[in-house]
Amino acid sequence: MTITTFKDYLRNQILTTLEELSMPTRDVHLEKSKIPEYGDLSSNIALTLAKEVKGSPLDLAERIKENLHLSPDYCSAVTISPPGFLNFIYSPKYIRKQLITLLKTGDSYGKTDVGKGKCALVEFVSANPTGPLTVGHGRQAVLGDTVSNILEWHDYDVAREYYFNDAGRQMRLLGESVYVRYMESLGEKMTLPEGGYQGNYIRDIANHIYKIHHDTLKEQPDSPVFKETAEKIIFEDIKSTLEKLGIYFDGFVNEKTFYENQAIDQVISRLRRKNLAYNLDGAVWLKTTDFGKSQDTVLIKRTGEPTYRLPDIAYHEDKIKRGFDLIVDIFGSDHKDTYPDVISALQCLNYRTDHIQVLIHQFVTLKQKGVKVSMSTRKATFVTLDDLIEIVGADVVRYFFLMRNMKSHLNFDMDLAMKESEENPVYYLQYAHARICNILKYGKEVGIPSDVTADFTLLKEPSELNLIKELIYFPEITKQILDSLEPQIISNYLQDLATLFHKFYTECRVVTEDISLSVARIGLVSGVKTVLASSLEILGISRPERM
RNA sequence: GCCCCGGUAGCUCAGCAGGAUAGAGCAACUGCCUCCUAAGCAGUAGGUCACCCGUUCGAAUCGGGUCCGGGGUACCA
Repeated sequence: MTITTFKDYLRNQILTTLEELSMPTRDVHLEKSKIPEYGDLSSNIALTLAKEVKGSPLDLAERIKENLHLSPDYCSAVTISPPGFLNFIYSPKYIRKQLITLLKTGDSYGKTDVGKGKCALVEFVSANPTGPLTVGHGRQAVLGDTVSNILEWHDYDVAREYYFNDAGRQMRLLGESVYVRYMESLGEKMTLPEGGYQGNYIRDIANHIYKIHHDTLKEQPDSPVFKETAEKIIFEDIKSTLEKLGIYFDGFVNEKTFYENQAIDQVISRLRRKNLAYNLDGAVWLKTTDFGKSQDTVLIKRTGEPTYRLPDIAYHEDKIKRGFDLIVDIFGSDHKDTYPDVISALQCLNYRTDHIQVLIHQFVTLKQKGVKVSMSTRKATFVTLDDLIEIVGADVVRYFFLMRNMKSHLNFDMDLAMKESEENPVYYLQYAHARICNILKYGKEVGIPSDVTADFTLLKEPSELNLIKELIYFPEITKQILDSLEPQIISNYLQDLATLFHKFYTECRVVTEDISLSVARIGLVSGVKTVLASSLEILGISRPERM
């Protein structure tokens, strides 16, 4: 019985008791008790019922307790604490059984088969190839990859997808900027176009082109070579950066596809038939006012060029048609206002959209020397993700982004990041893992067997029991991250688990003269290692055996 | 103007399906390595949980308002 089913069991028992007492029933809320005096799990049910039943919460709690029949195999005691909480204490037998389950299940502990036979698509990063990835993109990259990991953990077949557009104004500007730098390397003085790309990488690309074509493109500012070479080089650069973070995509989808296969035209004509698209002032509009917006939005500009919204609809239609059971989109907060239009449009085209989940994350604001810098790829006022990885390492980058709630703004202070790389919270977690590896190695050397049938009743110290209780909670955590797709839940859990381990380590020596105790503790410690490793794996952080 | 996020220790942030003494890391200070790794542990100090009002037995958490920061509201993505 995992912790989750244990809670369900408690809930049901309480509900049954309430019925027996002819009391009103309601959702029973159970939470991990904050301090040991309050047991292991607590419920406020008596407090919430007090008003309706018109009794004192303490009396109510007492009555519930008296009539509650819990199996001593699971729950050894129920206590009441003011102002009326019911506290439940795990039976030692239950705790031991869970530890044994963990040791027997190993790497699969905390996994479910919720996603068995189902496939999911996760779209993220999706930056156009106009420049290197910035620290800002890093947040989304790490988030998307970790969300994918979470789904995979629960047995989903996950496809990571990157959507991009190599047509359009920005890419045209990119090509023009490269041409200017190319001419400069030929000794010609030129100025960048309005809003052109100022980064040094443009010069590198220009030099690269020069090495191949020399001055033969001098008179050909419109040559596709500039844009195409830039795109190719930049994409390679982006991929290599992502690779450093352990992120690999299963597919890259080009927006162009939906122009070429006429998906866009079909979307337009179908929207027209539904009276949701119309012509005005030479543009084609989407009737977003029908979806509750204060004004309609343009789908095709007067120039004949679609806005990004139209191919977005076609792209999502394509995603749906590919038959995924779950579609996750990860967007920055700048998309907050646009994706509902896409969803609404799809619904109007008679698609089911309840399997589309959109995760919006807030931006990273960058601080350098205490001053806020607005990040712009065009103006080259950004710190590249690559530089950041170089400075602090991939593990730190990943953890830095994952320990925060995606809804929170993130103030990224470069100076602090560098300083913290010396003494970083991520090492705290990894160190716990490395310490255990070393203990297990040592235990093996002195001949302590690793045995699931060890006598775990010997584990009685508070630091031991607290550690096991935290391990018991792991399946609940993996359930929570699946429901919420919020990686920081697991970061917080890891932090707590590592703390309890380090405490245990200082208080209890694992390998001693006492063989039986040593075997039991080796078991405990390897259970901790399994859960640490699983958690780190989900976060995509390495699990060093030595540090 | 309107919409969406956020405002918690000096700094970066957890906690927020209402709960019992508000946490961590960094920074500061004090202890602890003849013993499986001190990237650790124990402790001190640091808070009107932006502000006001409300709901409640109980509010950092829920509702309303104010202020500050970010994003959106574009025929930019």
